[in-house]
Amino acid sequence: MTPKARPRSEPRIPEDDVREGIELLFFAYRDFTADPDRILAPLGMGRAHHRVVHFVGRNPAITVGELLAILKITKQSLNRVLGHLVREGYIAQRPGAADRRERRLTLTESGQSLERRLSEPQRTRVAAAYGAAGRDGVEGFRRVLLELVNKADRDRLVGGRGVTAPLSAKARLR
Amino acid sequence: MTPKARPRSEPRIPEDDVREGIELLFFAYRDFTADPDRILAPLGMGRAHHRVVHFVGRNPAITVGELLAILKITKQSLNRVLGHLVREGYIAQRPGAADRRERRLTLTESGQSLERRLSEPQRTRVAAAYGAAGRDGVEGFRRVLLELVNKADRDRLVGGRGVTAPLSAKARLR
DNA sequence: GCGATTATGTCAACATCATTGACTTATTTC
DNA sequence: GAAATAAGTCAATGATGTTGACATAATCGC
Repeated sequence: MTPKARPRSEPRIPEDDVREGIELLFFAYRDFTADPDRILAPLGMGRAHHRVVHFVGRNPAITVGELLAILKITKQSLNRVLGHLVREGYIAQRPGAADRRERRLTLTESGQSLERRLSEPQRTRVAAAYGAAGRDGVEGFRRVLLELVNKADRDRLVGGRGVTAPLSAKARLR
Repeated sequence: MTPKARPRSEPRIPEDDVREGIELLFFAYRDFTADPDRILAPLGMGRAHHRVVHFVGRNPAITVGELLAILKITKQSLNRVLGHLVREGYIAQRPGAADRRERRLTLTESGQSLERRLSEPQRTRVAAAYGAAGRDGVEGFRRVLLELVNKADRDRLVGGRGVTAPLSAKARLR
């Protein structure tokens, strides 16, 4: 019932400002994903493939289960694209050293090259935006986005350089 | 060939920082859309319906063509969800006053109420993030996101209070 | 006024990405 | 050795998007 207390120093945020933020997110995401989508299409792949390639690239030797937790999709859905990527030679599977039930995933050479091709327009775009916004702007961007993410994954993101990198090492220790 | 010139004052952005931004965007968007998705599902609707409801709500009397330009989908795809929303009484259509070929779209009462239900969790989330990031943080967030959006729509966004609002009035005058 | 253009809608076929539910196999854990 | 876990698979279904072709009504240009 009682609305959340709010320190006097932080004025209430006007609804229109919040709605603007919502749209900003929509448009940015729409345009941000459009470039890689165009690269993927002629290869008979889509956004789902991109996500898998990206997260395997950033988390070498990630397990299928960890990937599922990141993507928040079902394993049937993941397996369609993952199977495709494995068959086409972009991703290699190897049984885990400690637990041989696991199939640890890694990008092959051609997977790495695909990853770079896909992320290139995104890196360009983000780099330009970061440059235009300046150091403080980027800090604000990171802070807001991080708060938008559910707590569970927030920890991963702040973890360290590799962003999701700490996950593969730590997740199973909890 | 020649890499873009970059003022000495703005150091080159490390690739890992850029990649972190990419992931931030992925996770934020994933969690940001999850709440409304959960509300929509039992109503037999999805994200596409949400987008239509949102943009019609923010741009009363928008035309179908303008909506298509914002969403960047085909009219066949739009018509499936739009038809659904009209049949269910969430959106009303009225011929344009000046041009009777147009079917101007408006939220009905129940459409407005649906819009509020859907945006409520998003508003809460964004308001919390804005609060946590502070005034400067929000400014940075806006600047970066705006730069990520393609130029074409950037103008709309900065336009004014209604974000996309200026569009319906101005777009056709160019 | 008449032909061209524009705004919108519709039929049909198909691709992608997601879901639920049930079941299998291999391996590890207790 | 039984139970739990990691991964994969078969099958059906739904939401969202696409291309292509065509239809209707209203407006525009001359």
